[in-house]
Amino acid sequence: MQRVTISTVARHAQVSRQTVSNVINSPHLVREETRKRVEESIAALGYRAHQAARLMRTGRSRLIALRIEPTRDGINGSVLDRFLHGLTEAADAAGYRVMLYTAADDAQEIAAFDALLGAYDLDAFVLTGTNHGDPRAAWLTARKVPFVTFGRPWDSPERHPWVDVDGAAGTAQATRRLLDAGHRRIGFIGWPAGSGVGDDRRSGWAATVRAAGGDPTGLDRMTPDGVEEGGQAARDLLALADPPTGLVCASDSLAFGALQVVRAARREVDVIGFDDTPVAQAVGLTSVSQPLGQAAASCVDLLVSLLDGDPVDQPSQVLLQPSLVIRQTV
Amino acid sequence: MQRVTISTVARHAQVSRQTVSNVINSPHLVREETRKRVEESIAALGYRAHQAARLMRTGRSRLIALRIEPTRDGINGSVLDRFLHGLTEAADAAGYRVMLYTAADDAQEIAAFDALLGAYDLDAFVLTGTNHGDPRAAWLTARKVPFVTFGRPWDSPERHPWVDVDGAAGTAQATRRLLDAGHRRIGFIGWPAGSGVGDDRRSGWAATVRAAGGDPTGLDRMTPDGVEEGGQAARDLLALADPPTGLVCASDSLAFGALQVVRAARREVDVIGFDDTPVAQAVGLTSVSQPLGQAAASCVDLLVSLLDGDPVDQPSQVLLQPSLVIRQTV
DNA sequence: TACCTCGGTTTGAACGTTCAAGGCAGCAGA
DNA sequence: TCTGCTGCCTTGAACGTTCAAACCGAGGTA
Repeated sequence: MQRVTISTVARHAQVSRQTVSNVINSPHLVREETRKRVEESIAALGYRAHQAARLMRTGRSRLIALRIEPTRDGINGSVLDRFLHGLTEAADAAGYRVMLYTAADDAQEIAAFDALLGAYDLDAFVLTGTNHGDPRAAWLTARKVPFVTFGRPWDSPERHPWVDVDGAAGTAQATRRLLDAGHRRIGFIGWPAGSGVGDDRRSGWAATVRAAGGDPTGLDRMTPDGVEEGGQAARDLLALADPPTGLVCASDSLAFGALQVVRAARREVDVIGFDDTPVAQAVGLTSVSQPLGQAAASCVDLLVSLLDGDPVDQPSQVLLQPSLVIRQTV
Repeated sequence: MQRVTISTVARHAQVSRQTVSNVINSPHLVREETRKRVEESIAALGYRAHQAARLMRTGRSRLIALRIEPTRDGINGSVLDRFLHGLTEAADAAGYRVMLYTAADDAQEIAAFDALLGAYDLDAFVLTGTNHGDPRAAWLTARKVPFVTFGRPWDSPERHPWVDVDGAAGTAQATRRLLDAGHRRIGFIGWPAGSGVGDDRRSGWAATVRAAGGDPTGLDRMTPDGVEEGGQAARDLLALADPPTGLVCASDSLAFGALQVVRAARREVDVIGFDDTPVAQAVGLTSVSQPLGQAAASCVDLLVSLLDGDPVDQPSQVLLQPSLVIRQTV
């Protein structure tokens, strides 16, 4: 079965190669009547443009790449996966394809950039999460390779397009929900200070407590992520003289740990998690849900405008609002 | 920054294009001394073969595609994701890249095949799960497009390479574990008959119970997947005159539902799940774990031998053994 | 001497597409 | 009538690679 090329179509429609190409890429250059004839031939023959050949001429591959993490913290890992799915769909719709790569650290990831650009002429990268003073962003910027990050560059002054979810707004919503349910003392279990995401989530809780006339001091705990850790922090808070009756957590892992402790102690404490993971769904934990599909779509939007659009030089940023998924815990 | 092409290298090493190409693809044709000189030039200039150009000549893209599901059952979804990660790593190591696509049903997936083959000249596909009389496998076979399925073709006589995990062996292991723990009446909660995977898992339990001199009759329940459903089935089994004291389940969703019912009823019943999902990890549920990394690696192995190897015509099959991850429930 | 073989190398063409340049009517303005 | 413009279309070249064929010198054989 021979490949149907642009020349096959050209012969069939009795025009030149270039006219067929124009029908596809710049239809306004072609007379209405000719255009129709060519379009019919394309449909009749089932012609599809060959991306590799197109790439050779134009230097554009219509391919974007995303790193897929080598290690997973089982409970929170699904967040990236949902994002990945959204990205594939949005890219599909915009005529792009998603290619995957792995890397164990930043240096390896930069090597992967190099390899992918060299071998496949990738159009753009999507980075998930940015570390402090991220070398990847710097490398890509230096080479003028388009990219978007999912996650704000918390401390670097690097200006590049990003998409993120407003974590503070999420914990604020969760806190308000607890306030509305009648709780007056609301605690927070989060990560050690210094991670942009973690600090952001803590700030939403603290601000909301204060806005309601309360005092958050002493009602939060800092611990690495994990079910055990969340449980320990909860035990600690429940042992206070005037313990909290509601808990907002920075992750579902922490929240799940806390929930188990609360239930085991038969205390009337409501717990809210973050990320709406499968675990939250399974145990009926109320949780803050990130609009990952939307986030992915926004990433694609930004990339497409970067790639296809006019060279607008100020980078664009998108901050999305999370929503609270109410389950049994509140 | 100009691209380093094979001609750049050729000039630098004072040889012709073709010699450089030979150094890369057929080193045995080149004199030792020349080879070294060219290799040094390649390293010095940081040359990387351009896949698109290579593809145009050879018709081989070194790209494999995998579908990423549009919908997820939250609790079991992570299985595919772990497979995906393993696939990307294994493909990377073999010099291939993984490209993603989405499709809502078989017809759409076939359209996606067509589009991907037309536009990017994909080398091969990896299909996850095969339905009864799968039209996708037939389509690919008819067009002689190489592919591997992760999951056996349960009823179709279609002969194609596949990789699968021995589900019956998994439930057999789980059942034996319960027997060893002293249980004599062991129940099973699984899916309605007719799904190859589900029937396979049930058979492992039934055979092991019989082998131990027991009688499985009446001790299993069939229900669609889900936490609620698993709980209902468990309640049902516990209400028997002579109820089981151990439960093997076809999925972690079912197992988790059953576990909650058991705990709420304060019964001494051990539960074992299937798939070792994040939920099982979080709640400490013993579960049968599929070697997904290995499965992915096997898929890549089969594809590579299909693509690069001699045309061996008997299709290869790989059946991997799962392992039991012991947690608190037994 | 003439011819063949063989290892090592080069040369031209081709893959399918788009860019850049040009051709050819038809029409308007001088 | 000539010139220039405009709309529509075609032609040649190029992207970076590999295939197929040719070349070239050294050595072996008749």
